[in-house]
Amino acid sequence: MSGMSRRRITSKELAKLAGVSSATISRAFSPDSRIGSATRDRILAVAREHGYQPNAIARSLNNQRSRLVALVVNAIGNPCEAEEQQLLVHRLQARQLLPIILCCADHSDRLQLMRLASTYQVDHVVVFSDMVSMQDAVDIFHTTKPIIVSFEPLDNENVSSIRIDGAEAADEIIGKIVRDGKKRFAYLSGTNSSWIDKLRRKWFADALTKRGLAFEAQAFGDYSYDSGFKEAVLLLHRDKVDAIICGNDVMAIGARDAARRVLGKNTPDDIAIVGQDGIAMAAWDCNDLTTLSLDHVAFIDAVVELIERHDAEIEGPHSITLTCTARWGSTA
Amino acid sequence: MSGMSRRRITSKELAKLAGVSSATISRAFSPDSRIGSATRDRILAVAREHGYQPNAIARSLNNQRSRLVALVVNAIGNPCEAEEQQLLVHRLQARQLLPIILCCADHSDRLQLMRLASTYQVDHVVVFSDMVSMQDAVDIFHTTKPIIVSFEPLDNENVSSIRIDGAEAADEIIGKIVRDGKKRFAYLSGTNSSWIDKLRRKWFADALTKRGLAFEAQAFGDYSYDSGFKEAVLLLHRDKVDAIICGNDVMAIGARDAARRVLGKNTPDDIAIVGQDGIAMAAWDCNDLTTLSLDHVAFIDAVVELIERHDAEIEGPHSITLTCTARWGSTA
DNA sequence: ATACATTGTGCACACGATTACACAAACGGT
DNA sequence: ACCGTTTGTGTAATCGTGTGCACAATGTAT
Repeated sequence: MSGMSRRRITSKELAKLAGVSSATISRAFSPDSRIGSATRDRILAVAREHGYQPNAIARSLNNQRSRLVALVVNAIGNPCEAEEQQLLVHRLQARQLLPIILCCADHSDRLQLMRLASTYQVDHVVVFSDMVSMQDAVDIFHTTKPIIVSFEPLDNENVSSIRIDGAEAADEIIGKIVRDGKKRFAYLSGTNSSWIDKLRRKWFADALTKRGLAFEAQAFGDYSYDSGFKEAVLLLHRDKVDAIICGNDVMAIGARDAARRVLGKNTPDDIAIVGQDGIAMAAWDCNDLTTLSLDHVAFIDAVVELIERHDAEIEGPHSITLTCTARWGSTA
Repeated sequence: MSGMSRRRITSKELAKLAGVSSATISRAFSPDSRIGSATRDRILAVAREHGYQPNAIARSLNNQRSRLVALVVNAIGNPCEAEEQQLLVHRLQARQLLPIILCCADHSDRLQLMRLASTYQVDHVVVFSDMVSMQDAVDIFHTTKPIIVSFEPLDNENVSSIRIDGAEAADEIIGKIVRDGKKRFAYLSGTNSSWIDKLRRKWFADALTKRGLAFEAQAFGDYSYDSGFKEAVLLLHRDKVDAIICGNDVMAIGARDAARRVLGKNTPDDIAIVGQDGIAMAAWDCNDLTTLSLDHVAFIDAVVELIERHDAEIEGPHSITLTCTARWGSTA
């Protein structure tokens, strides 16, 4: 019965059963290799009968290719990242690549976690998290020559990056808010100070400068709803701002709730709130967020393209630039 | 410089550099093995200098233990699952286990995906998805004798399961809604018909029966906000129900939005809406959902306990039962 | 001083596949 | 009939570690 858990059968054992050598077994499972079609069919039949599948660990050792991909992320629980992760996992699976998730926000020593993954000879590394520096990632993974895809550009032959440009869309959004009469702006960061956070803040800061304004206050959260809620209370109460630009959509929802619940202020009349990322949840009827949106499909397309270039052994690092767009809701 | 991508150094090469045999290198990295402490220190120093780390793929092949864990999930983008996934990934990482995510909702042939993962000799398999049958999972993974943890119990020596009991909490919730005067109930499933979906529906159906009532209508979504929204419109408009029990919290939020936006009906006065799972987002101020809640920490504690029992080679399948609680919000 | 237990290290094989090379058989062209 | 090419298969080495066994060196007890 299928309930019994027999030991996994090996290629050599199957060879004996099929009356061939183990080399022939291997060839039966390699699409284009010299083998008689009758032999192959017979082997595949016997293999199916005995539940044989080639051992991917042994194959990886020989091949020097594991078909594993390390995904370095902040968290999987946060919808602002999960949407992209989901798309990428989908695309990887379609290519028979298996993703290993490294969750930074959880792990006290992120470098140790990356070192662990690097011992598994991952073929590629995709860094979504802004909690690890690219230099650290390169130092740890450089030995396996994987591609490293991320926001933060780094001058290294193994690092390809995806640049995003939201300057124009940020300008558009700030323009609208200023026209609506808002005067005191705050920026609510998602991290203490990462490269991508600084970049995004600069888009909005430049748009303000252009209009003779500047951020009156700045706060730091952790990309979570709770931190958005908590910091927004402070910004609204202590700093009396009337517009908050948030580091992601989830914090923006938290800030909106804080304004409504704690201060009794509503968007967009009393206060303007802007998110970033443009996740599906931001468009839900109950949220209807104004947000600096990135096309997630295009983003993952770019990631996959970089991975494929690397697979095809096209030399050198590459960079792809994507532009954000303003997505209008009722919060600004 | 660290920018250069040298080939990864092997144990034999390091042995030559340190003037020992490769066996001694291996021993230097195995915590309790007979080796002179002076030798070990010297080797570790040379290893650090040359960036050597033992190859986990080769080690797995030799050990017959990969330290990989397959996580079979519906989706990672859906907050209703992501919260538990996040917790589990955290706990696995703390044990130096690496999770491989298999995303069912994405993949057309889920069985093929599981077969692929099984070739990587994963040590454990955790099935969260209700889109694959346990029997299929067992048939595919039985050769590696991993534990399979999931809701759906199965009489198999390799399958341990976590049973959840929400009957009492469902009764409590239905009681409240009936007292509030609601009369026409609908159940909005998350899948066409999975084991766990049927179980959950039964909790509520029993509570209704006890009060001389029954579900007037049933609809099927896909655990997403959009499907919750769409199906709720139908249920409210066509079937004139005034209470909807949803298969998860995200669909409940969608249903609540549909009621408010399309029908102009508000919770809890015009209509009662109940979610399931009890994710953090359900408690956000903008949602404030009444939901049949499962303690996620306790749930993952149970999963980890089952995994540890299996690691310790304690024989036979195990089962742990958890009870759900009612979490009250303003939607019912 | 002798017998014996302990410690540290090397040798060689195993883990399960892939693949360069060798070789026999079959085949086609002149 | 002969030579060259193609096809199919087996042999053996390889990928990088872990570990049982052997053996030398050191320590301990009588």
